[in-house]
Amino acid sequence: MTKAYNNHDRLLVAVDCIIFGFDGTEIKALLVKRSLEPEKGKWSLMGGFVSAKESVHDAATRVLENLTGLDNVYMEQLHCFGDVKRDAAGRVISVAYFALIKLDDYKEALLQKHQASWHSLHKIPAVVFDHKKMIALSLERLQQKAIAYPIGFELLPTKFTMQQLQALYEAVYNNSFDKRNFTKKILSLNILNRLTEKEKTTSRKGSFLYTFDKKKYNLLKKQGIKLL
Amino acid sequence: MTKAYNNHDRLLVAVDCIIFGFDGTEIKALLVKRSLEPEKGKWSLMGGFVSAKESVHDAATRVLENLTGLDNVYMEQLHCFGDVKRDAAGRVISVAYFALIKLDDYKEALLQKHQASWHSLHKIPAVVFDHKKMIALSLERLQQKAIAYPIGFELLPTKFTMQQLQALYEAVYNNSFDKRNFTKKILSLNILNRLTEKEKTTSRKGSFLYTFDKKKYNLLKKQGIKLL
DNA sequence: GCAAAAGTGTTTTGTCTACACCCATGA
DNA sequence: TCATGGGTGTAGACAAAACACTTTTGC
Repeated sequence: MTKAYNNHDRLLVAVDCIIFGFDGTEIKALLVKRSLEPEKGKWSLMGGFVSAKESVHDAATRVLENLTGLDNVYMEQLHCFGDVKRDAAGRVISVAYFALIKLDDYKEALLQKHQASWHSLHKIPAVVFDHKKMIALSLERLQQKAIAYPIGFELLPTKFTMQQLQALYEAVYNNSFDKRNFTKKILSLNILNRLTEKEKTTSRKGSFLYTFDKKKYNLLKKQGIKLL
Repeated sequence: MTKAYNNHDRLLVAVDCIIFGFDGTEIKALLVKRSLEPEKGKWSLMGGFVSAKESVHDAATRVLENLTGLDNVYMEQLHCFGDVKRDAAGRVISVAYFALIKLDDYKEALLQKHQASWHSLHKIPAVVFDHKKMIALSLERLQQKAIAYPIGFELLPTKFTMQQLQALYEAVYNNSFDKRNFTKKILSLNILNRLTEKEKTTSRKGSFLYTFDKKKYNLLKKQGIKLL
């Protein structure tokens, strides 16, 4: 490095991951028991420090993989939190990311290792530092996102019923929709494949299973949709 | 500070400001000639380092004020750019902000001091590092923002004509709209006060001047609108 | 045969789009 | 009086919202 910048302060830079999952009824966020002082043992987002040799995004990916064992997960940057006193133990700026994962995909052993557990968004416990703000902002972002881009693929199992998909959107918006209108709208997007297979555990009649058409889904992820 | 974090790397953290203005026809961005090595003398966004004693947001505000002499400007965080090699001279992460200002409000002397000038978005010169990405992303954000929130107040003079407002939206979307439909839509938002005063320089008949109703405008800024 | 969830269409309402003429004024 | 830009309304297309009954099948 040249000496050009030598007279400037260097700061600790962290990443924190807001990890959302959907259990069929509720949106949940993954919290861990903080493993460091200060505030050790309290509920916290999963985080870590950015090293000099990795990009901020890579750091977030690493942290997410450490906790869940998953790579190739949908993750986007949320916001950089840079208040001077946001971390009680010193000057740390944190770049928050939010990730969407299929709730059944995580590795149970890893979660236990980090004393992690899923918390309904309506019952988030007290969390350290400004993590509450991060969670609130990420929920807003998720809602905005879901208006303009499809999110089902990231949060639902590969095969799912129309009911599950609708329940997801109802959970995101904390609202309920008309079944017929919802089905019509979703099908008109042309991103679903209806399987001949049926899910028979929830009703006698059984409901069709769907999968996302990956190509069309990804196209809409780029182009945007107009849902709601 | 406790010693808890002592074994982690510390990084240089910068802010860069994308400053947009509207000249009645075009959206323009304010660029400066970079005053530091490396790349000294090349076009760049206005930036600066975050010191240990100020928040990231305060640093951005400071940088913006240094350049324009303005405080109380609309500014929001865009994105944190954290690639390892984004700055040729060393590891610097940068938090980009975008600001909207009334183009006539800046202090000419300050602009000269920083060798700053306004550049049409269609004719952005080569800029240092990843600033091109920052500008591109900020334009996307401006467009998204303008769909969901009113932006006229930040970019137009206090009193403005319907034509100016429409020209602003046409510039943002690089598109043209039907005059009647545009007027109807905007007026239906109920955020404008029509003055009895008329602007008479552009036509014989003269066109009504409007101001924003600050209260209603701010309400919509929170609640969101649906424009376009 | 009945309980429980699944699947499906139509009507109404509101919103978006396209489109053209008269008005006021200064020169 | 005429040239210039300013202001205004309506009809048709399209999308959104409201709304209820029939189907399947395991028990």
